[in-house]
Amino acid sequence: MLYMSRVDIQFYMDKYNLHEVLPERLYPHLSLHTVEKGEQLCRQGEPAKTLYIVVKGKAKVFTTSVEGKTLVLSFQTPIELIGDIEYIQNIDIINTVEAVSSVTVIKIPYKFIRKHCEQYSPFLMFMLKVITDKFNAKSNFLKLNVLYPVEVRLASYLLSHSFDEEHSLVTGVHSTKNLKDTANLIGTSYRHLNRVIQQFNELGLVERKDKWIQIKDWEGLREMAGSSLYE
Amino acid sequence: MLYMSRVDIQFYMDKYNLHEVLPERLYPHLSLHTVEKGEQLCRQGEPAKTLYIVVKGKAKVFTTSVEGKTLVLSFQTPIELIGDIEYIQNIDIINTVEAVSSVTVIKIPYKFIRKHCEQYSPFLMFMLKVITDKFNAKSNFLKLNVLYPVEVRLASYLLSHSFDEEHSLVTGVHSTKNLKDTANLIGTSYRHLNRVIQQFNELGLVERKDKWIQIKDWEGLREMAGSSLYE
DNA sequence: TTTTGAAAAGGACATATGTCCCAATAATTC
DNA sequence: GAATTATTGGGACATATGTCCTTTTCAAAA
Repeated sequence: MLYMSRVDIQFYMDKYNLHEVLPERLYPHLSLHTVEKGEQLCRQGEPAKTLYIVVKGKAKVFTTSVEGKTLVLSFQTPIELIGDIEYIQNIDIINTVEAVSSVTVIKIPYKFIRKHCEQYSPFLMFMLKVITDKFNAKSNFLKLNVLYPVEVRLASYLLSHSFDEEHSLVTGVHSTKNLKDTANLIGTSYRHLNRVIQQFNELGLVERKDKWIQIKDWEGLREMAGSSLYE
Repeated sequence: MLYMSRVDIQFYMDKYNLHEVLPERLYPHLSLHTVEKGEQLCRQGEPAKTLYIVVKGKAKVFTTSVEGKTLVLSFQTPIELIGDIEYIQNIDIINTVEAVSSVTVIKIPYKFIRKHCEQYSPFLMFMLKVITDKFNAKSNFLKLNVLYPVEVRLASYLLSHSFDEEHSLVTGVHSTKNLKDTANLIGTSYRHLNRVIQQFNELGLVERKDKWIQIKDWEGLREMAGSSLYE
């Protein structure tokens, strides 16, 4: 985890209006860090000591069962919190968070939050908003995963992730680079995911090209996903 | 929904220390209501206008897919909130909540919360605690449902629900009265649930008696559930 | 270019789970 | 009590999904 210049904190605080939610007394205790792709920000089971605010990049949140199975719960992008639930509940870290791209975070040790924020409504409202947002996402996710077959989940996933993530452009192309993550996110096996992709191919919904999945029939996918969408 | 005497509000506020989290200015706008078994407190999709604090009884939270499938998300007992997420996010009601037994709630219209609570840290902290608690429960629930087969889910469910709910005594007996709810909670079909119960029977883990499932082998069930437990 | 090894895709089969329907039982009405 | 209707459990079969392992592809090293 690389330490970064103090002036950059200002940049991100401006960008995301964090001045409105963090009390000034907290400023001296903020620090900005970058973790490289593949590095972990925190690990399931370890004691929690710090709140992170994700201000740049993309991180993968996942949990591992004792048997070694992995479930990807979400991808985090700005502005999201890591360690918020643990802070409120006073518990060990629930999920492992790993940088998918290079990720920049503002780091705030719990002890300063305890001291400066527990009486500060704007901060508490901010937490409430971010957490209820997560809650909602998790609700949808749960509903989708339990109530619908892999086909629907995959269609839904493709629709919400098939755009150029750097530029937020809809391109209808989805990298197969991390197909295993995808499998773990929609809660199925890599093998089965492949099977369903093949099915979609035969139905003319998508086409496999080199390292990419090209969407051929948006309408068809939307129909298959029904009203259920990730995110 | 039956309106109840004002003096009773005091009783529940004392019982659950609500004086510590609700500002006094809010007191005139609280009211106490009881809904009978089977009645619904709110319905998925309708506009949200009120926060409820469950102070007595048991309510079932569930969602219904467009195809008509039902997923039971949780059972709520005191002290829990209904309409909290909707309040913060400003959205329509997400899930339907139905009284399983007679349920008593304190009702607070959103407009008064907006007026009297958004600046009041104890209330916000209270919300945060209740919501993160729910969040955690949902996390476990999701993990369990996606990562483990029905056997494990059922074992886990039996372990956490097989006690005399009125008196919190472990009796090792579980009513089959609402086996359909159980199926919807652990995310499987009624048919398959029956099949697995039969399996458990053959393994000597449980025994079916009249309207009840009698647990025969706690240790065996615990082994089957592994480290995964509902709640 | 050939060789070698890892990663990705797919075949074959086993298992878990869902759907549909019928039989048995219990609850209700007449 | 008999007749009727709901509720419950289970059989038969279809489908979805997982596991294991082989084949293929691709890329790095020689």
